[in-house]
Amino acid sequence: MNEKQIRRSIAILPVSSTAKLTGLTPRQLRYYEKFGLVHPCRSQGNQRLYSLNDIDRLLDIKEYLDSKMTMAEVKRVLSKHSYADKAHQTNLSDSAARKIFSNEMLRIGRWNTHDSNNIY
DNA sequence: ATTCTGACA
DNA sequence: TGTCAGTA
Repeated sequence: MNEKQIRRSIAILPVSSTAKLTGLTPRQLRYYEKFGLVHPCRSQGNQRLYSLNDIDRLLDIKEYLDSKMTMAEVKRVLSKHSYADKAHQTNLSDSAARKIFSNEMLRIGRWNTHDSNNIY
């Protein structure tokens, strides 16, 4: 892992900043975490701390949700890609992964146009 | 001042 | 999902 990736994985953003950057509400950020879509680090005071990779992931989650996917579907799609589930050192953010995300989103988006409740 | 968890007149 | 409560 190069320095750029390491820096991207450094978690320092509080919920307020993360909410501003993603367009999501703190309520949603906490809900998504409880559901297992994201795993932000915690400060010594138990405060959530998001990294740039988390922001990137959250933006993708937002897109998937907007395309009418359920959180369970989003979770399954995201689990196919690399992203440290429990720890926080291995994250993704390259163009290759983005391309896959984009295709998945369009494909499932089309599915939902025909069948709104089909598990991927 | 901010965030956290749990809960719902 | 919003929001209020009681903390840390």
